[in-house]
Amino acid sequence: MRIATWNVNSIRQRQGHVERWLARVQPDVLMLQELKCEAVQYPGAAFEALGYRSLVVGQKAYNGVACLSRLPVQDVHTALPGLVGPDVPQARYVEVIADGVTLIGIYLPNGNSGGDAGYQAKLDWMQALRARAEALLEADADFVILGDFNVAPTDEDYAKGALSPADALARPATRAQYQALINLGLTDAIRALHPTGRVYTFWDYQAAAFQRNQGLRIDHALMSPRMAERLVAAVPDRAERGEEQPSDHVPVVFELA
DNA sequence: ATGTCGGCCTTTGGCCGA
Repeated sequence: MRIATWNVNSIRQRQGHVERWLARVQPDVLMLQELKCEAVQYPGAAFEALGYRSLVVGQKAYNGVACLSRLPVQDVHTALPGLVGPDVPQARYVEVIADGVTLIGIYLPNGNSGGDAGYQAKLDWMQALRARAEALLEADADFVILGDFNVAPTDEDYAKGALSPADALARPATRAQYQALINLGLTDAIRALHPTGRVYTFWDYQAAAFQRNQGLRIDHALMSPRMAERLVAAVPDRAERGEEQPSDHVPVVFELA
């Protein structure tokens, strides 16, 4: 099974990139983030022509996630169970079962806007995600949570100067929540196969960040124990950042035996 | 050196979010 995640920073701007990438890489399932449009504006027919059905959770201007699959999917959720409060309508979560595996695509709140309340909403979201993971573990489900976590888990996960230590992507409370997810028994797929070193998935558009490799590792896959045993590859597709008019994130591909 | 994008409205430029 080949699964992938990609924050495309507007699907309308990146439709051609996604079409070319699907044809080349042919994942079974691709989770997209930051569609930045409502479902009615989503170019689903173009992806269907390539063999991919889309499950779209859209929102005007902001957020928006989709699950593209060439496998049949069932038991769909389009919101994070258990989340309450003003952010519930935000389009940040899609969950399906494909080939017996629960696949969860997320666009976790950035947390740098909206002041203290905005940051707290990020932590609350992470808490609700952990509760969902606990419920799936309790049910002995096989699952993978993948997407744009907006978390740089350690100091090795961003280039010097690419983030302020006070940034919501790297604050101690953010990292503690991420570690609490790991501590449930989940495996950070990239670090399982690449335990040290610079493995980035995002480079800012500003200040020639890609050319200087001033990147971040913020797009992740967390795998339940049996899925982690099947893991054979976890690779950010850096070449995509060098394309014309790229997203600021690259696709990340995970291979399961 | 607050330097780039994308989307939206306040709409041909400014604002927010990232």
